[in-house]
Amino acid sequence: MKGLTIGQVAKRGEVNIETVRYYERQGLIPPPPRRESGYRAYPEETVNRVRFSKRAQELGFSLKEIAELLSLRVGPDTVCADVRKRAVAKIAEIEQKMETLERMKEVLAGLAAECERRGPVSECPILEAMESEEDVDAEG
Amino acid sequence: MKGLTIGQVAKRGEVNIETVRYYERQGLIPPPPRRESGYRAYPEETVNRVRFSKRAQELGFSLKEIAELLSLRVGPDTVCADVRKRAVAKIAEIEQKMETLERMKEVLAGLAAECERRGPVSECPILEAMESEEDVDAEG
DNA sequence: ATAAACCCTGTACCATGATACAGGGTCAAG
DNA sequence: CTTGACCCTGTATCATGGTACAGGGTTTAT
Repeated sequence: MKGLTIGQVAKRGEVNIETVRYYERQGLIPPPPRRESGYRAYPEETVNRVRFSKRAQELGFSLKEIAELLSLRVGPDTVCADVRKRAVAKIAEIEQKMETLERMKEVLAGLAAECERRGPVSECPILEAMESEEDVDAEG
Repeated sequence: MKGLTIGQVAKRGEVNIETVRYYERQGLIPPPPRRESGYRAYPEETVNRVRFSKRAQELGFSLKEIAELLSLRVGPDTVCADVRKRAVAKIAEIEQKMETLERMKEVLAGLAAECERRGPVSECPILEAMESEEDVDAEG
């Protein structure tokens, strides 16, 4: 067979068929070649694009951002310096996200542990712990 | 003054006034006490709830999940063991997210660095690098 | 005591990310 | 050579997370 059908891509990527077509429209996956019949014939790679997209989405990236990530490479229209710039910007964003996640994790771990020992009854433990670690610049 | 107005909360939380009311409807912030006039009078804490909500959202948590995080505590209706269980589950989710972010970050860093040196022209560097590090269980 | 700025409820509308048909053609097995 | 599973395009619908009034009352500074 010369390529995967949309159904196979959907199944392996664990998304709906309609979602695959939707991703194509949104530029997340390139329009695949067609068979005589008009059926899409996808390369294996497409499955990974779909999976990557799903993961990235769970990390709060929009489809537009994901499309950009997937197309981030040096090519005829994109010069190296530009790619580098965008990569570096994304790295900063990612680090920001990771820091916040790290704090959330610590807070949750503390909550679970503390609970074990004595059972805290703070109004909102998560918030109190998160606040204490961040620079609260609340000016009136 | 006995509490913040909705406008003050919105401004400090860097969201729209309508969003504050929306968050209230969605259970992210508790219905505040009212003044004689019916005006909402928020405690300072609300601003932090709003900010936390915004951050968590950027990490891919839904408003529903955020509401749960914010209410994660031992209380009259919630027993310690349950809180612990939920906290532990969230921690696992968070770790998963962090791992994916870490991989994305490494890939982007590699891309930026490589680009500096020789200019790679792989079709989709991000994907290729991400795939090589993950267990691709693609069965037909 | 009056105008600007603000808040109330309620409902309508918007963008994003899908998901669901309708109406019709294609493929694969018996 | 038909029947069920699959694919096509196009359009409608949905859930989530807001945003925007309309119509009306409140606060505050002058």
